[in-house]
Amino acid sequence: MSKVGIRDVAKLAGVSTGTVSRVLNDHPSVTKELRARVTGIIKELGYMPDPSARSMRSKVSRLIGIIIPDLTNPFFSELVQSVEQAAANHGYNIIVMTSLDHAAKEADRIKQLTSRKVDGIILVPSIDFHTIKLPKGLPIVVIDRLMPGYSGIAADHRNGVRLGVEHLLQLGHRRIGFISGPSHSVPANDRLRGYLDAIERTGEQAGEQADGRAAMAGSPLIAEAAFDYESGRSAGNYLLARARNERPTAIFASSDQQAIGCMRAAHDLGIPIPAALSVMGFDGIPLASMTTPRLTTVKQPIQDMAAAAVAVLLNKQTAPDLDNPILFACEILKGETTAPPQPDKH
Amino acid sequence: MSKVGIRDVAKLAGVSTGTVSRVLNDHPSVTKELRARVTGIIKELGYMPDPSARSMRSKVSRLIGIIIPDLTNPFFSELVQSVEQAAANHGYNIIVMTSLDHAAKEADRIKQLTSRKVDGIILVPSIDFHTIKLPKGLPIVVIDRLMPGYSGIAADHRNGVRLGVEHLLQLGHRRIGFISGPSHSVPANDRLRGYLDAIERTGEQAGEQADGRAAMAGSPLIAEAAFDYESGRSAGNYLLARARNERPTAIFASSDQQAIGCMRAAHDLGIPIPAALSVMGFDGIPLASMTTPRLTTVKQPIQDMAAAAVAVLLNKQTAPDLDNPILFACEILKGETTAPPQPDKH
DNA sequence: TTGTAGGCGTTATCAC
DNA sequence: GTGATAACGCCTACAA
Repeated sequence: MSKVGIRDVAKLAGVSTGTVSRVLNDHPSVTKELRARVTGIIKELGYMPDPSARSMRSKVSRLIGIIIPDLTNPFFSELVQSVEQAAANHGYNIIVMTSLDHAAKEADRIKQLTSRKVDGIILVPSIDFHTIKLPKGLPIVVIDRLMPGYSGIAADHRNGVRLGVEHLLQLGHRRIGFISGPSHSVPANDRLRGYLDAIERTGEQAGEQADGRAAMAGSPLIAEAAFDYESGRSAGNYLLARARNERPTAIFASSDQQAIGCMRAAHDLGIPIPAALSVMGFDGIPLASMTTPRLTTVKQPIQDMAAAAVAVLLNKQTAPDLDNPILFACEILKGETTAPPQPDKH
Repeated sequence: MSKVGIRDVAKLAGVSTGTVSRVLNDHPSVTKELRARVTGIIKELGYMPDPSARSMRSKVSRLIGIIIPDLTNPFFSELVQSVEQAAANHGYNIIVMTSLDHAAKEADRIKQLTSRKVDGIILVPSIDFHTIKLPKGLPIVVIDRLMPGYSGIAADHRNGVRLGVEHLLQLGHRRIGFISGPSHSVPANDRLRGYLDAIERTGEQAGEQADGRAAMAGSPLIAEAAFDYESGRSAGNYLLARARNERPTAIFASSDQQAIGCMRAAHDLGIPIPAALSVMGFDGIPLASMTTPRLTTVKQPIQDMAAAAVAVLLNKQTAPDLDNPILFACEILKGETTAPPQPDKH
């Protein structure tokens, strides 16, 4: 009953196992009628090829592995979900693993996936990732946290942040604080650069070089923090704990979670948002629209990135150059946390 | 280099492939010394057994499938992460799939997992799940949304909610609103029952039968809603849009997301929390501690549930009776959204 | 175009 | 306790 194999199909269809196999694999050299008859029998018998046997012989598992630091992070969970959908569209399934940002664990997971003979790996490297040895032939695409030397896909953090900061500038803000990510994080640095881009550009235009220089010199307008909520909160406290006319009138955070933490800090300090302080985040996680007031943020096109990653792995799309990652444009998701600044009171 | 197989190990160790295999599988009948020598060679050669070949021969894939409705839901993403860890502890990997609460998709995913020869399936059934045919021998454990007829693992929603509502009662609340989940959802009904348990019990004790009866008769203190944020918000609006002395002084929501939506509704109505309204949620997702003020909630022991589910699948633990699911106790996570009620002004 | 047969890397069943 | 050897279920030259 449950033991229906390729030979049963062959026997019942009056053909050889070879023909059945060729039908299974869409080999072109099979008659229309034969193909029809065989597929009929297959359905009739409810035959399903054994993936293990198949994989062993053909070296194709129709499995792709994805390793992320932490599934609890909404950005990554949305990424995984998107990858699952994209993979399913191609008849692939995914093995999910979490590294918890632990390099050793990550290396181990990669080994496991390798020996599982997955057809490809999508990797969000852990913070202290250094390098991996992969059997050549196993495609790997690094996503979000780019690493030189690996095919990469990511949002265009730099331009995304620049866009966001420019939005604040256009509203009239001039003292714009920035909550940066960990300095050893690639995306964090890209985002910081985007901030500096915007500030400097404005400075040049307006002749107010001071702002740009101050920012670059590590002025008190920049606070480094981890990407999480609590870090955002204390960074917010740091940026806001000063006289009103020195305090930023707007803060751009490198992640939505930071931004939400920052909102809490402002709230605790009795600073109303957006009346006395504009706040923007980055990522566009669902959570961003659940805050009070709704967070204005820069959204990464996660689904597109996931689809691209899968396509690259399956050779449906040419892999990006090792040193030229595919970058996806971000867009501003307008919420209620941004408004023109209040004039300083002298 | 990359083609090191069991025969290479055997040759180099001066033993037969059979012995190597036995070492690999911790078969008791192998000398200590031999085992040591072989494991040494294995490490030296960096040999990793081919899971496909292994699975083909032994009918064990060391793979377990998990199907959830939506990975974007923080409860499920934490569940998946916990399952992944638990599985890894047993040398297992997981294939993750999302059904998007779509029964057809779900059925298809189950078929895929079956043909993948996973060693077990952990399933959170979709809302409109009806039944599945599984080749016997494939263990399946239903988690969270219990179904009669399947081995089940879940939090004790009913008692958990009762505990939470009792907390509100102890604070002095008497008009306690309840945001229920979808009426066709099993956990939703369990939670509702827990609410009724608490209300009725108090009514009996205090002789105020009215409360209990009112609640049971579908009084305006109960609002049905989906589990998400927006639904919680409109349910909150519904419950709060009435004269102050008729309005609930506390609201227990069936999910944290609902509770957060409800907080937003209260905020929009100018009702301060917890001064004029206490709010409690259910689930204990990380998000609950990120709100302002921090949400008081009832936490499900997700990790324990995940570990149990894996243990059951792997026969490390006896499966629960088909009609007696394993229930895990919940505990209250105290935040800042609950306080004694203000006295009514007459 | 279709049939035949060998072998993929392990595990399990025998003997020894 | 250990070694030889036959499957496991399928794909793929190669032959017809």
